[in-house]
Amino acid sequence: MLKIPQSTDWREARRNSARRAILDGAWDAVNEEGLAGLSLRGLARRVGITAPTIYAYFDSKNAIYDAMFAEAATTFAERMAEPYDSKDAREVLTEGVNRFVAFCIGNAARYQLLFQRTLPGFEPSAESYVPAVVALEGTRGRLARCGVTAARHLDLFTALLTGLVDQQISNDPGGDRWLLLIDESIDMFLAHCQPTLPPTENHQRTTLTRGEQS
Amino acid sequence: MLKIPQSTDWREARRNSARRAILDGAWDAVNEEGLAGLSLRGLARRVGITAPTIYAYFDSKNAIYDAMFAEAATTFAERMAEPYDSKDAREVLTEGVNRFVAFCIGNAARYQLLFQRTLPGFEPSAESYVPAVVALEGTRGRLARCGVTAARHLDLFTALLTGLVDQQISNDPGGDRWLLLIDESIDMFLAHCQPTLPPTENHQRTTLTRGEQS
DNA sequence: GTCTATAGCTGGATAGAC
DNA sequence: GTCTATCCAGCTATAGAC
Repeated sequence: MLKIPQSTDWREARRNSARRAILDGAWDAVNEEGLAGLSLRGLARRVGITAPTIYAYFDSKNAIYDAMFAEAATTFAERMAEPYDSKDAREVLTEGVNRFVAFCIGNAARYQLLFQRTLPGFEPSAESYVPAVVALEGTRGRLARCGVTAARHLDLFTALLTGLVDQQISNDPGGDRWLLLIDESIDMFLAHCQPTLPPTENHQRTTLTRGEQS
Repeated sequence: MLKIPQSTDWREARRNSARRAILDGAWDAVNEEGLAGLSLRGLARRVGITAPTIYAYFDSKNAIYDAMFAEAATTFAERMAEPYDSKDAREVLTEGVNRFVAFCIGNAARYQLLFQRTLPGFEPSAESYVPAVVALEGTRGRLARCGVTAARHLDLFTALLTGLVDQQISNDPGGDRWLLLIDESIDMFLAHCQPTLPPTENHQRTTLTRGEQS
């Protein structure tokens, strides 16, 4: 009964479990000591092993960073791709923004690693970057459903969201000073990008018929 | 004829000149190797002295960072406070934004040091921080002249600008992809924050009586 | 796979001659 | 003030016993 592949699975499971523990420790470490402050000795101590053992699971320190980057990008893409509660284009857009912001402020070091390239000497591998591109495509789609299709408006949107997140993390960590501006920011953005929407009842308003706050 | 104070001036001039050279080298270093990558040995080599000599001018590595922070904040405040070409409130606001963005993208490491607190274990001294607060007050004043006085709108404005700068630096360094969105961003922002401006000629329009583009 | 031991290097900071 | 010499701590990474 297929003993060898089973044994292989055990080994791989154990191996993945150990990698998992190291990565978890790495996330804890960078959140406590800063992204650039990660050290293999400290990481090993945190996980309960010795530094050389880490090399049984990762080729180098940058390999750990790359694994963290890939994990962050994948998690980000998955979370953004989960089913949305509403079918209304604007509500979906808002939900996406809230997910993005929650993802970013939930882990400042992860945000720094994924979106601000600030690590000296580290570049993520190309494959690690793919999920982030996929997620951006999702944002493009949600904007398009709101009638916003210009490429520069996608750029403007990302800048707006990034700015809110950045100010929140930098100047009010743990608070909500800029988080409270999210809805208003979306109002402002859509009012600008879809200015000629509903003078007559014609197109594009399939799902925009309730609420209408203000 | 006051020989002693003159001599003192000489000494101080020489001393300041040496400090200046070290700081210039430090700026070059962080722009080439990253803000966190500054090392005293490399800095000394760059300046043409030895590492211990640096301690004749700065107490520690963090003292260098603090001097850089203070210099950045002062330069920023000075540049924002220079006379503005126009007297039109909106044009002044735009000019301020352009100065801010130019200041930020002109030196990415300086932007990182001044506006994103990402250096592990470094906190700027309180006095170093004063000029940045003064500059923010200037922004508040320029916004007020455009009729935007709500505190949360100042926060929204800073988030918008920070986002543009951040995206530009992170995703298109040396380019202008997000810089081209500045004017449109201001349009969007003002359209949102001063929506009920001129239905009747009544209040709040003290300095807003020419131009009126759109 | 995990350990001890250690190589090899670089970092910040200090001592003391000149 | 500037140097040489040095201390001490930290780092990544490797060698080799078990």
